[in-house]
Parts: sequence; C-alpha cells; structure tokens
Amino acid sequence: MHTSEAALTAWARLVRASGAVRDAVEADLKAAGFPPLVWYDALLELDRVERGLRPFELERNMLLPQYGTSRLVDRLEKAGLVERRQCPFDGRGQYVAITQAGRDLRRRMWPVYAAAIERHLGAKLTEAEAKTLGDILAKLALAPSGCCGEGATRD
Amino acid sequence: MHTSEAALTAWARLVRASGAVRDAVEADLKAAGFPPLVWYDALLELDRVERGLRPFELERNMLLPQYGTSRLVDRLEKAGLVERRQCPFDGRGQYVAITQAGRDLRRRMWPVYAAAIERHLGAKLTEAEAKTLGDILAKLALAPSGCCGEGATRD
DNA sequence: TGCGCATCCATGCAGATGCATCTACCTCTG
DNA sequence: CAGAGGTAGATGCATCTGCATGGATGCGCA
Repeated sequence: MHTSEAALTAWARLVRASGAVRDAVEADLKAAGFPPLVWYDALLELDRVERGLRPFELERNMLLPQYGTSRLVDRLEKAGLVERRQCPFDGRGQYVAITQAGRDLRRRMWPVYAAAIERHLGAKLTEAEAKTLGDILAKLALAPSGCCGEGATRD
Repeated sequence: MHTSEAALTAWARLVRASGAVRDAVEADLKAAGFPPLVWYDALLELDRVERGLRPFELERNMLLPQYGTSRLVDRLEKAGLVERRQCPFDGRGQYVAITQAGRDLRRRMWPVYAAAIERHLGAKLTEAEAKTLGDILAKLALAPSGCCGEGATRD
C-alpha cells in the first residue's frame, strides 16, 4: 500500500498548522489573563447540560484520557468553576456540574476566544475555504481507525 | 468584527481532527516500540543537513520553544541519536548532528510512520481532498498573526 | 579598550501528563 | 446470595512542559 504525496503533505501541514493556530489562540487567551483552552472547552460542554455530565461523558466528548479528565475536573473544582455531585443511581459515579462562577468565566472568555479564532484562522481563509476545510476535516473523524479495531480493511 | 460560522466550525474540527489523527499516529509508533513523533521530526531535520543544525535553527524549523529544544536535544543525546558539537565561530553556540544510530532509527521508523499516516489520514480522504486540505492549511501558516505583531489590520 | 546590551543555550521549580494500578461499586450468572 | 468479571473514577510515580532566570559569549559604540 502506497502513501500518496498529497496525503503526506496534508499530514505535515495538518500537524504544523493546527499546532501553530492552537498555540496562537492559547497565547491570546493567556495574554488576556484567562485559563487554557481546555478549561473553556470543558466549561462549554458542561454549560450545555443542566444536570451536569458524568466524567466519562466529558471524557468522550473531549477526547481526553480518563485520568486527564479526572485531574482536569480536580483543577476546575479547586477553582470553583464546577462541582462534583453524587450520582443518584450509580454509587461509583458522579455528576460534574458547572457553577455560576464557571458560567461567568466562560462568558467572559468567549469574546477573546472568538476574536482569536477570527484572527488566527478566519482572517486567513475565505468563507468558502473555511467551509471546505471544515468539511474535509469532518471526514477524518469518521470510522475511527485507531481505537476501535476495524481500522484497516478486514481480510 | 464578526466571526463567521464556517470559521468557527473549521476551528472546532481542526482542533479535534488534528488531535485525534496525531494521537492515533503516535499510538501506532508507540505500539511498534518507537519513540514519539517529535523525535522522528527532529531526526528528520537533522538528517537533511550534513553539518548538523544549531539549536535555534531546529527550534525555528520545529516550532518548539527554546527550552523545549534544549531538552529534546538532551534526550536525543542521552539516547545516542545525536551529538552536540562545539560551534567553531560562535562560542555561545553549538551544532547538533545526527549519529549513525539516529539515522538507523529514523529509517526503521519510517515504514511504520508512513503506514500510520496512510491509515489515519490517507485512507479517509480522496487524493483530491488531501490535496485541497494541504493547500488550505498552507494558507494558515502565512503571515504569522500571533508572534510578530502586525496581525490584525493596522488602524 | 571597556561598558551596555543582545543572543545562545541551560536549568530550578512548579505544574501537567502518561502509565500502571488501586478501590469501590455494579451486573450477570449460577 | 456468592463470586467473577466489568466499569467508574482516583492516584503514586516518573517524565515532560512552561516559566522565569542565569551564565556565557558576541557585538556595537564611546
């Protein structure tokens, strides 16, 4: 099986460009005195759901490892942005719910975040390019080849 | 200034997809008993240039922070894959040169690496899509908006 | 020549991450 | 109900990263 030139180029640029853009957006957030991107993402997930989320749900939604989620919640909790609640129907589990402080912080972060995205991504692409980019990237997420077995063709 | 829907979607998918693909490729390398991606990248850079590279060159080429480069070279050196050489015309500087062991390792890693790229990226896109993706991502690297001032329009 | 300042690289320390493992609880089966 | 096996989540330890700073050398200018 041959790996195409185009795929190799796309890989190289994907890694570089995404890293650079991500770092730039992170830097803008930090410069404004805000916590890292992953905090925002977690708060956003949690803000969507009234009852809170189970850690394993957060883990799936954010593509984080289990221990990463556990410790991220630790930090968010320590900062007063979320709280852990006992899960009523599963003694092993818990719900993680956003607090008002968490909602406030997320809301304050959004303008800075949006501006950073615009500056580091939006401003460099036309509308059509952004659309195309999103569409192609969506295909990469399909049929997870790394985690669920059944990645290559079955023989 | 409004941030377009398409740009926001592209951002979200860029972060997710690139993270997922990168993690999957890393995992394949690790599963084959190889060191992380960044080692490969560094060895590749160093393998291109006979005389070796100054750390600050490696730093620029790989978009790494200065201390990150310093410590990456430490690890590579400890593993016998590179060696530091005194710089003949700058007493502060040095050259980092790949060793034969480094070249060998890089060569052994390549088939696994290429297969991983094909599996996690190439196989999911058509040739045309990969080409388009690469072209669009290339535009993101232009006119660095995060690091050199002069990102937004001058007022 | 000597002094101020910039550049190159290293490093101490704190915080974050990866890995393996642990505890506690659930569920299924006989 | 007992016991096996699976799932939810936490955590000790080693490694890695970010940040600030330090030491050493080069360079420009009086």
